[in-house]
Amino acid sequence: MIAIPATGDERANLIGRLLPFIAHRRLEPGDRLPSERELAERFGASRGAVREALAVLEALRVVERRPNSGIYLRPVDRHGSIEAIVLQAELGIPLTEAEVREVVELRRILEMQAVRLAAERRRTEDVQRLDEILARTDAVIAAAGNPADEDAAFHLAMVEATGNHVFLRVVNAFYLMSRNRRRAYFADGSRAPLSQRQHRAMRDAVAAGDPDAAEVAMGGHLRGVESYWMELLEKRARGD
Amino acid sequence: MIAIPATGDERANLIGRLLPFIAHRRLEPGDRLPSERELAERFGASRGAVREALAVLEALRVVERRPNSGIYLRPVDRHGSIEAIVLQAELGIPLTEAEVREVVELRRILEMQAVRLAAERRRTEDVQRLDEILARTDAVIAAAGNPADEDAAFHLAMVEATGNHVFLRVVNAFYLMSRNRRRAYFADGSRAPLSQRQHRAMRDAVAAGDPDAAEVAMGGHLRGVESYWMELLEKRARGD
DNA sequence: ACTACCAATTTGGTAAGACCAGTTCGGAGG
DNA sequence: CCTCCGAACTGGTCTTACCAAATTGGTAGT
Repeated sequence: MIAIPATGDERANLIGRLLPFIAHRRLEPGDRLPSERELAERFGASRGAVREALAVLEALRVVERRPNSGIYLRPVDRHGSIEAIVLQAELGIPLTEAEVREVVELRRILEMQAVRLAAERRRTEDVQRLDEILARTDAVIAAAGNPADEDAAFHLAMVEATGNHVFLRVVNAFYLMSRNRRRAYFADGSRAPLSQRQHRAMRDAVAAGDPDAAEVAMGGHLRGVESYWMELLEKRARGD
Repeated sequence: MIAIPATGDERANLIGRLLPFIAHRRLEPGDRLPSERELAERFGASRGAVREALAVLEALRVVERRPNSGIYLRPVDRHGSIEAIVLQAELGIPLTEAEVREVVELRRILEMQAVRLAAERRRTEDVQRLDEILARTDAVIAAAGNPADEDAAFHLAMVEATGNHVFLRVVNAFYLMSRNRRRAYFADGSRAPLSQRQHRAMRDAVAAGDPDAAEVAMGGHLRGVESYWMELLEKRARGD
């Protein structure tokens, strides 16, 4: 039995150690993981802690626990939960290149449709909220701060204006899983003003009740962000 | 202390009892839940079992656990995870009317865009998979079976043809949370043949690489299903 | 009356040990 | 070679215990 020692902070999050463990062993869907007792011993944790982590992984459809049999890996591509990606991002595990491409693409699709609905349904308080966030963002930019959170707030407020709370939940997941990347994006202070101008154009189109203009504005805005990430991925692929 | 007894199967799933408990007490976001020890006593379970359930609810952003302080309810509309709805559905907790409307609307939006991408990118094996599922569905219909799972498989195969695995994860969540409703829908055997004809039209449009025709076909197909659910909700509202 | 401080209580986090009821699997017996 | 049975293993659960940090309440000092 080779024990896997915990190095400092790692002790805190068993899931953050279990996921790489699974990936490192190249387990295929259907394969059985070591038993709870063995995992506990291997990670230097109690069975209770292991069970807690496994309960989360089961809820996120990464794993299946069969009573009196074992813990089995599920086919993640086909059945994995979107929240599993959120959890990974929060644990600091970087997304693969394919995942970044797919996340960025789907986010654009979702938000282009969201902004259409928003333009059709927005109420006065929705536009007010957008204006408040825009003003707050101006303040952050003026103070040379990082407006990543305000950026997220604006986009989420746009989705909220659709009146569809389920829509909001889905898009929120995407903003949670890309928080670190967005902070890095806005670390270059020159990007915020352009983003802010595009946000204002979207706000105006939505306030005017013009779905087509709103969709075009959102599409252009997100395609700009998208191309930035694609270039970054290519740089990384070249080994920069 | 009023103990909440477990009735039969309920003992098995603590989450399924915790969620109604939270809802019944009309807790507002930010409110503190009883301590782990009190919850354990109240539900007649051990602290370990309670902690396992709370770990899942925390991962699904329903709850926040602050060390040495307490367990707090999070604003679910704004931050709740989409998987929390999936979990509720699996536990047999029915969606609210608003949730059904929103889920149905968002599913249509997602799939109309998915089928566009599928028509642009489909590979030969994607069309083959669609054909296999259509044939399997024919067999089920001929045997007077319930083709709800084949229906889901077809729609998910459509999303898979986009090549975007994250897209597949998101749409899969919607099919997981509506499985029971779809089974009820197809319980009336007269619905399956029409659905199958529409599926074939979508398959042909995708195979032909025609995004517009595919989107129209999917839109019409899902709008038909949608109107069925809306009528059912109105019936329920009238007290049938 | 107000403030600063300290100690007891409460909280979530973790560990260790035990028992149960099914599953699994290998060896004994045919 | 097949069948059957029992021992070992596995997840599910409960109990007990201890820790460290946060909270709380009262007390002593101003």
